[in-house]
Amino acid sequence: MTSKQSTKNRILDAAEALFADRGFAETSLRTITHRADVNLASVNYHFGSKKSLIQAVFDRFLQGFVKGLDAEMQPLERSTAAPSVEQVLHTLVKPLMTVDDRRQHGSSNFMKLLGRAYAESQGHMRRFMQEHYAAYLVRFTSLLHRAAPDLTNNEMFWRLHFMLGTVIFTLAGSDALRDIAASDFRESVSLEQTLERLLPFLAAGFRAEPIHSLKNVS
Amino acid sequence: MTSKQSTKNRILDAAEALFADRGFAETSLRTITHRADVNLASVNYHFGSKKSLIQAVFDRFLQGFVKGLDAEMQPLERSTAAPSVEQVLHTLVKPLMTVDDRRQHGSSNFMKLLGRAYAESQGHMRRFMQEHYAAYLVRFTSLLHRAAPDLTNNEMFWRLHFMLGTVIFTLAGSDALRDIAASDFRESVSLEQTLERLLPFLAAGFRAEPIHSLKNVS
DNA sequence: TGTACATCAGTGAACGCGCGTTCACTGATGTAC
DNA sequence: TGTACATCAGTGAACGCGCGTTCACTGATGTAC
Repeated sequence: MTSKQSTKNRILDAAEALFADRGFAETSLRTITHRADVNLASVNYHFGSKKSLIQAVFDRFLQGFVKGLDAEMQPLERSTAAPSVEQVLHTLVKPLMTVDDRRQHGSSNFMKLLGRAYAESQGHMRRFMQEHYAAYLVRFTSLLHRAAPDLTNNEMFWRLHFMLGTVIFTLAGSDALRDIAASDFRESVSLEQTLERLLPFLAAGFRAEPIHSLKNVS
Repeated sequence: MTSKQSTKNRILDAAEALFADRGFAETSLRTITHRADVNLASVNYHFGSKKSLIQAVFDRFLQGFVKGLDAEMQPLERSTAAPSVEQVLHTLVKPLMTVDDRRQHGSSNFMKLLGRAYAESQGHMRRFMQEHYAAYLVRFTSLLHRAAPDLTNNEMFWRLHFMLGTVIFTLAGSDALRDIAASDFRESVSLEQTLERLLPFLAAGFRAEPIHSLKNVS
């Protein structure tokens, strides 16, 4: 009974770390099963294929994250007062920290996986996310809309993706950046501090005056 | 004579597009040589190995880019007056547009390659860039320092990477984003317009007031 | 309570396949005398 | 001008290797009568 569950989870744990570290194609099932100390064939027994394993790793991550995000967004959604941009962005902090608490480099791995999924050529990972998690993006977007009602839909769309890029890229590389920062500035940096550095940057960028020539397009 | 040069360049052209599209490991030499319509063995004849081909693709891109960047930075460096943040960021625009002019999706491919190089596990691509192109980053950073002398070195470091992430992520995915924007908002978007949207976002983020609790660290 | 059968997690070895690389070779062009 | 040799770009076929997947199998646990 104990080993029943743990084989499946040991595979997921090993795959998660290795995928984030090296990428999907660069990580072989032999490497994963060796790291997890399970039989090679058990991946196909439990998950059916490497592709399905990738999706399972992803799903486990996202489910944990959006559960936290949901809890953070609800109070803002229920309130009649419009939230501030900072408040909306702050809904991401706790869920990311929770992901980080549950395992080493959790948020970094999570963002690396997101980045890789984004960069994927076939895009079947993107489609999977679209289908299963689009509702959360819609809720987050409409909160941002209430926080900054003057921004056009178009400008909103772009700035949302600018912010997404900044967060994914920074957190994905945050291990390396924190090491460099620690040695150059003798400053030890926690995930929370990195997020606290990010938020003012994002909020100010999000609120920036669009340049005039583009303001009236569309 | 004509075919001498063109075999090598046809390989570089095909590899560049395929690497950006699918990644390094996911692209086989058979795919590259088929696309380039050259013999499989000619990659190893001209470049020695797949690894060297990757580096050659990279080098060709970066050399073109930094040549343009150098030309843009020089006037700002020669002037005794401090440049504005916008002026410094604007040095990137023309070099990126030139890269884009020279081939289809040039800047997008360039950013995808940069992103992939960044995400690489072994980091030998990062080391290569560090060795050959660090001087340009130093010059760019010191221009930013003159534009925003009040920012601490530490804060500077982080915001530089925030901006880097936003640019790389946005331009790498810009093909997809532009398609969505075009269909959702009936707006056709050029690279120049995307960069004009990015710059105010970046400049405002870069200038944002850091939150107090982190201001005095280090 | 005892027996027969079904289900399930896991295993070890082998499968065919696509990969990067190598090698002996060709044929065109350039160079020396 | 003619011949011998060197250099060079490119070729076709084969190499061994690691890959994801498959398959027949084991042994433990659960279920039916």
